[in-house]
Amino acid sequence: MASMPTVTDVALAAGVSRQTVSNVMNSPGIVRAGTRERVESAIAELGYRPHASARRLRTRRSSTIGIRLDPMIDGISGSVLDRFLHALTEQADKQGLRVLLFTATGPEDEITQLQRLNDGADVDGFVLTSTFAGDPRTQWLIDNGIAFVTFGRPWGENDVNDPQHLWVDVDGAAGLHEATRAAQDAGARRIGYIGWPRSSDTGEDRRRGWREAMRERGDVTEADLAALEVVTVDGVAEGTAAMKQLQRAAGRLDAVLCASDSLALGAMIANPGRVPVTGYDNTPVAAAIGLSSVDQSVHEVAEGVLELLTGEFAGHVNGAPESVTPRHRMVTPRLVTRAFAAIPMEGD
Amino acid sequence: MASMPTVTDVALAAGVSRQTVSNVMNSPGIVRAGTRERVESAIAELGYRPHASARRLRTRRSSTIGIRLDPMIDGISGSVLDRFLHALTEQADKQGLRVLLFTATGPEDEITQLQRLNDGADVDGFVLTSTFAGDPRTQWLIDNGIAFVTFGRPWGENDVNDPQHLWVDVDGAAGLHEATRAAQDAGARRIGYIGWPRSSDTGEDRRRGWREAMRERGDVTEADLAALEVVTVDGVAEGTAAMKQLQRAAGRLDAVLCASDSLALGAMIANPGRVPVTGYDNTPVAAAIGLSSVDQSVHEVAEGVLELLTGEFAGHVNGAPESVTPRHRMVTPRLVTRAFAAIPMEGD
DNA sequence: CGAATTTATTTGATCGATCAAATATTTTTT
DNA sequence: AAAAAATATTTGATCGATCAAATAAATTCG
Repeated sequence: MASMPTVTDVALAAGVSRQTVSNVMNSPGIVRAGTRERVESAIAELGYRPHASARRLRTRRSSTIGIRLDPMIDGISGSVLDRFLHALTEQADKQGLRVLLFTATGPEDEITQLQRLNDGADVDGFVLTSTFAGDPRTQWLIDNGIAFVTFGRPWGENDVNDPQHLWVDVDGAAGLHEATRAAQDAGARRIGYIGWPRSSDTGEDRRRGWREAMRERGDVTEADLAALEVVTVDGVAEGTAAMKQLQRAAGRLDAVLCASDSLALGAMIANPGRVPVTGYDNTPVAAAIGLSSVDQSVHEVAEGVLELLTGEFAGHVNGAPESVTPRHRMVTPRLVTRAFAAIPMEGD
Repeated sequence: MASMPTVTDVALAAGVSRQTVSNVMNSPGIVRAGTRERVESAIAELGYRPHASARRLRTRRSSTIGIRLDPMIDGISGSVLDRFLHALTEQADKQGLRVLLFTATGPEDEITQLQRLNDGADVDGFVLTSTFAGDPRTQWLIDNGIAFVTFGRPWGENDVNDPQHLWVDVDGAAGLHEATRAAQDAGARRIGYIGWPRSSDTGEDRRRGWREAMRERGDVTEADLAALEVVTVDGVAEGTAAMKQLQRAAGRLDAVLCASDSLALGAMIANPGRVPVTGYDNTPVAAAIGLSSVDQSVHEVAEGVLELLTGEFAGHVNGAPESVTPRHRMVTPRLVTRAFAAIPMEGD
């Protein structure tokens, strides 16, 4: 194939100027209908495709968003970020945006990467995941005026309402509230909770949902609530241990909610009494085992992230007032209810 | 911050010409040491970063590889491609390459996307996954002289040795051969196999490994071999059904190998006799349940893919002889042995 | 030592698109 | 119908880097 045609080739073929061809592609509204059609058929005829890099050089825009791929978390829930990535790519595609991956060895290195991608005009903005309190990346991005949206709310005291920090998050409390309600509606009263250490903000959020739903129903005492809760780090074996502990401490158990599918899977293993267990993240494992689980609706998150991000792009270009768009979005997860397809049990 | 410095700024600061700055970055060998150092410190001083799009426009190279993200397979084994993606991104990063994602609704649409990305100089080449016999994408890429490497060998008759088709694949037969041997070495003689329909090339490959290892040991008859095999489509429930069928048909069973972790998980559920089950893909589920599994070593695959691909880039540039580099690479998977952490059993 | 080579460095042109400003065309107004 | 305003289209410059060819400097050679 001879080299790709350029705007000039198209202009020649259509009997107009380069700029008119450019206008047909970027602001069709200002080109007269007849001219536009002529140009459009020339484009089709020649099979013209704009050269992305040339356009970027001139416009200083890349139509690409960068996202860091974590150095492979080999856990069951690692797939949530992967699912988010899928959803993000699909949504981005619909808007003509591309997704560029990068990796980093740590926070400082990541900032280096962010800088490289931004300075090289490789990306227009970033999507950050796995944010944490006092995350240096967000501050750096804000300081440098680079567009970004985080999947995960900022956990610092006043950061949640920081107008410079756009974020989308899943309302874990609502998810556990719903799961608790579902169990209660099914007749359960003593509903246990296997959660993460108090240092985890995400964990606290989910725990709160359970506690509030339990309190609202008002049929368990504070002491009961304390006995119905076990704290552990994430993991399948940890879930099994926690389940045993819970059974000892709580006496009768009508249902158990867990902060993750890993814990839930572990809990199922030490569950001869067939107590209904609910996990969190709706991972493939939950689907395979037939475990109820709270689904984070990554599609909605991806949609929100892109809306905020493209809004930010627009703002940067037109200098539109900042107050027009909401600065964040909270997505409500939904409970996926499953009947046990199989109940794993501890050996012997 | 004032706008980014350019080569000209650096040149001015270092008291040299633009081109010399460019040379320091791209062919340091031809710049005298003293000059080079002067330029390097000017670069550091000004915090200069090359503008990727400008470079691409001129060089017609993007240092970016494209890969399609499948529209979310919600199965347990979908994660293999995700793990490969992680590995690929990490490896690519080491070589200064970026990974660009895209999606497509089907083969024709994917070809459109490939064309768009290629014509727009967005990518230098592609990595294809999930190839199948008579895949239109590979032919199109070959016809258009676009660099690509597939993860997965071409399954057509003569395609495997097609010098235009670079590929990396995992030797599924070797993986099952090893798994079979491991079971035999542990004393098992009647080793069942739950596989996929014969129409699956990948499935046939794995099945062959099992059959050959069984035949080599020579302690089961052909009739036994037939009785020890069950064919089914992939899935957890399907695995459970297949396991039951196998137990009925085979009589005594010392071990069971499966074509996937999904099947293996299913088999475990209908496994009151605690027969050792081995899966394939070493997914997080296998790790969580404590299931032996054949690991595809995505890192090695990613490494091989990039070596072939960058070799291809070089070939395209220098017109180097094609015979220098091997045209494909077969990666040998390794068996990950685990003791059952938990044995799922069918409810009642 | 001066000519012939080799090695370093610089200059002008270019990649393909869009911006900004100038010119041409059409429409509206008086 | 001429002047003013609005709309279309074109032209020249530019984004930032690298290529190709020209020049300058250092090295080797006779």
